[in-house]
Amino acid sequence: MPDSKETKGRKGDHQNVARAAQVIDIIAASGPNGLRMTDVTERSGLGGSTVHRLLAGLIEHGLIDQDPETNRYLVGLKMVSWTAAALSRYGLAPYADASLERLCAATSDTVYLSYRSGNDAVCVDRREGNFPIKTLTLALGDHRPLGIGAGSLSLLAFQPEDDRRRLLAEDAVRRATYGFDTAYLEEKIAETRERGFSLNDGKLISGMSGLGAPILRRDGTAVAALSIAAISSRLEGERLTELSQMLREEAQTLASRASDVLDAELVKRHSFRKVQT
Amino acid sequence: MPDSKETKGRKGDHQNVARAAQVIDIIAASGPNGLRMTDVTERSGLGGSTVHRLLAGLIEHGLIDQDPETNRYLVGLKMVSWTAAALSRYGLAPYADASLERLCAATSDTVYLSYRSGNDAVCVDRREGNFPIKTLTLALGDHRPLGIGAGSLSLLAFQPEDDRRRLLAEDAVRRATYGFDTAYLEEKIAETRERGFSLNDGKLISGMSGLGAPILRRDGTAVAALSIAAISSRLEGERLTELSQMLREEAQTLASRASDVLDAELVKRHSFRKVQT
DNA sequence: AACAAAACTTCCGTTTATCGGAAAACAAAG
DNA sequence: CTTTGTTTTCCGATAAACGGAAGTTTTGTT
Repeated sequence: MPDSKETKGRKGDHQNVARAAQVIDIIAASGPNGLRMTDVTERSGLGGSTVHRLLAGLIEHGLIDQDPETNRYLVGLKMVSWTAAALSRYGLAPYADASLERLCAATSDTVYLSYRSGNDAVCVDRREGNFPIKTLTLALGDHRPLGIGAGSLSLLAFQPEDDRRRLLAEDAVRRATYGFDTAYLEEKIAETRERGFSLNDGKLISGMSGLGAPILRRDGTAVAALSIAAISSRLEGERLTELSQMLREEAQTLASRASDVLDAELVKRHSFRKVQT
Repeated sequence: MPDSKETKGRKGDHQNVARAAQVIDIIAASGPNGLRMTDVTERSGLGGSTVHRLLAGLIEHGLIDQDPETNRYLVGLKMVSWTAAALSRYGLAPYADASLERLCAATSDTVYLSYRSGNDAVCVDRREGNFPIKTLTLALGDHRPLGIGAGSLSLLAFQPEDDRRRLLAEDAVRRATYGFDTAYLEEKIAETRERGFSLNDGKLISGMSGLGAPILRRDGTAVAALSIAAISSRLEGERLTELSQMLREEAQTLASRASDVLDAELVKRHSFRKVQT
């Protein structure tokens, strides 16, 4: 039998988690009606009995569900509670909702909350304003390389310098697919650091602009970002000034509300002198 | 999970997924600052090197993240995109947001969206109104036995009869911990089916009431529910009539918008016998 | 700043859970 | 009722996970 060498990155590394994740990814990538076992089998390239055993295990632990009507497999709702745990990091969760709501109401545009995860910014929440032209560039769970998009850029700009340098070097190729070269990005980073917020004016999607502000820890690193997206004509002149101001304030409010958790990790590091109030 | 026997030496028992899920559960159950490897080791009862290998695999595939500052483990943000996929089931996702928003704005109380998952109702979204007394009984990902709580009750009431009977028998013990005996619940189910919406008046948490309406497929089974929670004095008399009406309409609107997907699975089944309202 | 203790990572022989082919059970179409 | 396709079970061979112990790094304390 021919060896399927496509998924063979390294040898002997954690086949179990790899396969489970692969199967879930396959199911997640399918539409809202789920997949039959055969579909999973052929898309994964795994043996029939392996897939069967794997699916049984995944179901038993709630990672995937099986529709009782059709016997098709769907991503399990246990992911929802795990996601709730994932979002509770930094302690932002209890306050983020209110911040997004306020910004959304005040601007009528679409507002986003993103977290940094590795080399990416991930969209973890979104609120649509009621301005008739919607700019839904990011969906829940979407991720982009750091630096691409307003929120993502404000995250990158406020990483520690060595980290920033490493990221700039590492991800050049991925960023290129979005039409961002490193020199341009460096310029934008400097601008963002100086102003305290990021502005992305139509470079990514023409006609659409974005505004982003970082959620900072006390040591100045960003762990998350708030951002606003709108058609470019709504992010110019006086309105731009006004909104960027509002956005920055909201980001600071959010950061200070969560500051206990935000800094809890840092406090115990002796490299950090704590400024108690 | 129903596995009570934890000792090693069990045969052929999907150990891989079991352990991965166990580790993620442990991390999810910890606070916003995550856990060190040792914490995971002692809480899981697994060997040190096993946990190490497992964590490495989980990280590689994004199921958990490691805070670069503290090296502590957190639930990974990949869960967010998997959750997005989980919520896309039934095709409700694109419209649910707007429905919740409308209800929330109109009532000023807290509104919830729940899905059925196995024998439980799971809270998958929530919107807080601006009435000063908040009733946040359910958080994202929380689950309750079917029948407990307004949304959950409306889900149960609109399951196929055989299923309902089975659920009533199976979960009696779990429901008892909430103070619901089966006879009472049967009465409430009948009431709910008759009215088309469920009312939970202070039985679960005294002083708090809830109102729930099912999202129905064309065959009459509920796959999800919208619900409103408020202090009891806000769900009485004329306002109760008004809100229940609004809630039912919104649930119907939502169902009809998603109907293509909602019924896609059923269409291909020739066993489409019960077309009732 | 130096030391001790705790935590993390790697190594490697042993064990055992996983693999996948084949065939039985099951379901869907013709 | 037959045919075709899908799901489930079985089983021996083997690759992958296990875990004790040794080595390395981090963390907390004097």
